[in-house]
Amino acid sequence: MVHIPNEPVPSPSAPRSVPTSADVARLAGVSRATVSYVLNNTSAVRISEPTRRRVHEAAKELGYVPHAAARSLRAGHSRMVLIPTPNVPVGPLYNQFFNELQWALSRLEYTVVQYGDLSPHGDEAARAWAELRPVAVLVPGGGLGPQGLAVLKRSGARAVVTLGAERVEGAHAVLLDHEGVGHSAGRHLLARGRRAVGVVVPEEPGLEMFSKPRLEGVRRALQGTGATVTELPLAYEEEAAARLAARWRPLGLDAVFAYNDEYAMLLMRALQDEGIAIPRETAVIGADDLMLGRLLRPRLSTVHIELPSGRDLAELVDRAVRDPGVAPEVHEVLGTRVVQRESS
Amino acid sequence: MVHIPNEPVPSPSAPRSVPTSADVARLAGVSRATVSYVLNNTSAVRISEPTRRRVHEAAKELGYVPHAAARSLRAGHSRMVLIPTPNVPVGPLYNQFFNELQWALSRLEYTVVQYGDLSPHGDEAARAWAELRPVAVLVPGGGLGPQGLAVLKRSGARAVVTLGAERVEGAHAVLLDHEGVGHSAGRHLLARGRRAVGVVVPEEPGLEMFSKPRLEGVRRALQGTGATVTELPLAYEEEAAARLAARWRPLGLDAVFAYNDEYAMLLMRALQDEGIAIPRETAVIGADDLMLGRLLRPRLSTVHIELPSGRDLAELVDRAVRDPGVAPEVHEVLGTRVVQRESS
DNA sequence: TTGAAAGCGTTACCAC
DNA sequence: GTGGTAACGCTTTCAA
Repeated sequence: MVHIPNEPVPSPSAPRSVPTSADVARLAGVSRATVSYVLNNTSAVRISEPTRRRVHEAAKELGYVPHAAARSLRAGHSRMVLIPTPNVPVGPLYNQFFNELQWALSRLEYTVVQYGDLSPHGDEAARAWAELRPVAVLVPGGGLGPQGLAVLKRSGARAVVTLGAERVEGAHAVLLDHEGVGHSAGRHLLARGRRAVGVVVPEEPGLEMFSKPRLEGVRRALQGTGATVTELPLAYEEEAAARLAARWRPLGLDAVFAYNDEYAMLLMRALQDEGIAIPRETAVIGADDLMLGRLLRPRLSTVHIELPSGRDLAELVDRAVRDPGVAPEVHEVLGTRVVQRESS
Repeated sequence: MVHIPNEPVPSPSAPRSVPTSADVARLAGVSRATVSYVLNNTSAVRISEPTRRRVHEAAKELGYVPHAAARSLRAGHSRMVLIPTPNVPVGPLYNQFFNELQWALSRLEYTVVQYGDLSPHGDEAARAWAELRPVAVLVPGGGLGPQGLAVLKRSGARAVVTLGAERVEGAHAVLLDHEGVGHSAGRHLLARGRRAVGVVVPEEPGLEMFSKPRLEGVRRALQGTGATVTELPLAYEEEAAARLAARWRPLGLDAVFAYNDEYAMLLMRALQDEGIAIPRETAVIGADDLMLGRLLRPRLSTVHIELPSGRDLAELVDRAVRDPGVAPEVHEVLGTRVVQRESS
């Protein structure tokens, strides 16, 4: 017996509900199967030209749009790549990288879902991510543990890529060597003959993940050289920078590595306003190589960070999705390179 | 008769496929319905404590995670808010706004999907968006026509909000008055006694949407005053700025409005390198009120743009979702305000 | 060439 | 209290 769904009688002017393939079939006078064949251009089945036309016309008339969730439910997989929003204030570098990545993934016909994090602990969050049954998950910033990874894999994720300082066994990893950034900066300042190096550490919460390794990198670079490292907490505000600058001379520093270019610009300006000569009295170097660093005078020296291109990462994801059996790749990135300009 | 799905015999060490509520039910020795009741804490039905425990244990043991798509297929609606990625290079202002918005929507338990645009024409793109059956769609940058709106509504979107210069009949709108930004800048320069105003127009493709109205705003402000407007195409590179600066004096301009602060900083630096006194010879004003504008000397004047807070917009979406019948709201935003510093 | 029907994972309704 | 079963919208195998 044909099953008749208890459809509500469509009153003529009621806002009719969203049309399904069954509606199209009805209007075209064919079966749902035929509709599917026609609209998906299934090559295994030949449908007569008049029928095709009728189906297309019916679909157009009703404004039919297939239901992606139903489709992937049936198919057993989706092409969704889930990327949790980092719950820390990210800089322009990350935003640019993310946009590039998203674009590249779109080109490969993935749908990118940026998932707004609320639960800070990755292993709980992973459950929420898994509910969406993404084919791949790209986790920035080390919020994933082995537990979380297991949940994701079990729920069908064919590729999990972490993007951060540490790797998780069993997942692909793009290792961001923040320690190396600090190390480059430290070595550079040392080579320029500096012996008392300040390191700006942002006070904004959530950035410790990046700022601590950068600080440690400087420490390592100066180890055993007799040069000193002084930690300098700084909020991203003009007033805070001015206060730090006001007590600068007593600190006895002859160089400063400022976490990134934005903090570097902020501090350098404050130092100049205080009458401190740069680089003569104090050398300044930032990181991230932002365009704007070139606009100050002296031009800001910086540690350029070689992020993987969005395209490369998208291709890594795609490879992993196509062949989930492949051994997890670990990409050491962040080729760091000092760009010496005039401030150091 | 109980239906027995033809499940593949699970070889002991094979990567077992993703567990479903049926698996949990089997392991716990109860029905799928009971599993659903227990895991969703359905209050209408009371389940014995031992049963609850067995279900929870089975779920944990299997690492069961519910399938969001199946759930929303069944429920007939999702809580997905779809936001297409603008296919133009967006500035830090938009990125910050987007992050805020995303965060606010998450708090209201919406899932934000940033959809990577490929088809430039909104009315076609709308079909792709509609496949995801989002409960709300937030379209930045005027890529939506009446056709597209109709498709979205028909496919069940309960709220459609455009974010741009023009509104679409029937959709909520947050109107960004770029023309007003230019107007403010123009009036300000006029009030400072300037008579020959240059307007920087980025050469980067895709920004015309913003730059043209800003230019027109300046034109309108100066109309009938005898002051002149000169359009100045400029790429976002130091060399381009230097070239423009090199031919500056012959242009005979005594002021320039530079699209936004980034272009303003770039140009101002190039002008200074050319020996042009700012603001004496040429006044400079930007827009967007970026922190970094305060770091140049002279400090950069700017047009501050009052974007709606992410929270406000999230609440607008939520209201519209809860009561789709409500008349579309039109929010005129962009209270523009000139922040005069030292460059004008 | 077309159609009937099974089934994806979930929840709501209605018997037991 | 608990369990069977239909139904969400779609694809696909098998039969006609």
